[in-house]
Amino acid sequence: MMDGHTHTPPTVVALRQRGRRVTAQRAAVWRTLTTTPDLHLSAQDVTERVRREMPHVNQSTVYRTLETLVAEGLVRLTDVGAGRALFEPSHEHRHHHLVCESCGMLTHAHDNVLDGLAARLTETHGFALGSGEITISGRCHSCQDD
Amino acid sequence: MMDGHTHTPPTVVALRQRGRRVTAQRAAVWRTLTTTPDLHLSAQDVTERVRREMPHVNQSTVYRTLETLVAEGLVRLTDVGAGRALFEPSHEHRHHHLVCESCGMLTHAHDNVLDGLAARLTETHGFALGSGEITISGRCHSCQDD
DNA sequence: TTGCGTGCAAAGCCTTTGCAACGGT
DNA sequence: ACCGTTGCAAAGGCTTTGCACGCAA
Repeated sequence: MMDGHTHTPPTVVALRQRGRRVTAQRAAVWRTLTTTPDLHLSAQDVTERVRREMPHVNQSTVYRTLETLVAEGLVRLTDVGAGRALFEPSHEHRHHHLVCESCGMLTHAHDNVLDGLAARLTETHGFALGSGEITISGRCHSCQDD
Repeated sequence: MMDGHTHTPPTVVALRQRGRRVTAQRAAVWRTLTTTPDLHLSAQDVTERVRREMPHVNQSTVYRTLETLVAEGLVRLTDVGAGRALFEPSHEHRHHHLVCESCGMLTHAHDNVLDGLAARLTETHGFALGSGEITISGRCHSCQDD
């Protein structure tokens, strides 16, 4: 196949530039995360989905791949507590997470809900929010009256 | 021992009122949490400390005791992510937690740093912060320049 | 060809659970 | 004496690791 016009995907470039290899498994993990960007997948979720296309892919490969993608800054890892670590492609816009402590539902919240929190934290505690996202637990709309 | 003047500790009262028994193990766990209130102990930390006084206390007893104390509202459980679940006596004033993503250090932040966050969340997402505390991860003062 | 990545299996870590004995009330 | 609690041991769920083979570059 002559394809001199093909644009190499940025992800592939990013990996190769750091001397990392682009394998079918890594591609599948990346595809899984990017085709369902707002699904908040756990490592096990990713494994399950990857296996629909490639049934033989090993669990530990998925863990190692996610670790690699996080290390390369391509994927963002959010720990929402209760042992739930969720992965999202990091090209998503900056947002925060609202976790319902009753039903576990997860929602994105726009950055502006924080309204100056970062500044106040720096002032009072010398603590830098940086580019990090924060996770807020509480009760979602439908669990308000339990 | 005649001790008609002795005040039964509130904790004991709280437990007995609900038909729960006050055992040496529960007392030791409670003592451990209250004598080092700002230490943010994990279940394993508590076990270790309890065993300094009572070496034979079982790990699962500590887990069950902490669960009980949380259920009775005497202890507050805070999940700061990365598999760290921390216990504090709940008579402490309301505060939030700042976790350094570099060194793991944990700091308390006064409630007022949030400054209206609860209201904004309710307005925009129908999400109730309730009495819950929130955990904020970022970089502490000493890890600012890594 | 080189050595990074994968699969497999085993181990690790924290936490939960079943069951018989123990001990608060 | 009753029944909530404990200790012990085993299992559970998720994640990590060691090692030999396989494959991207």
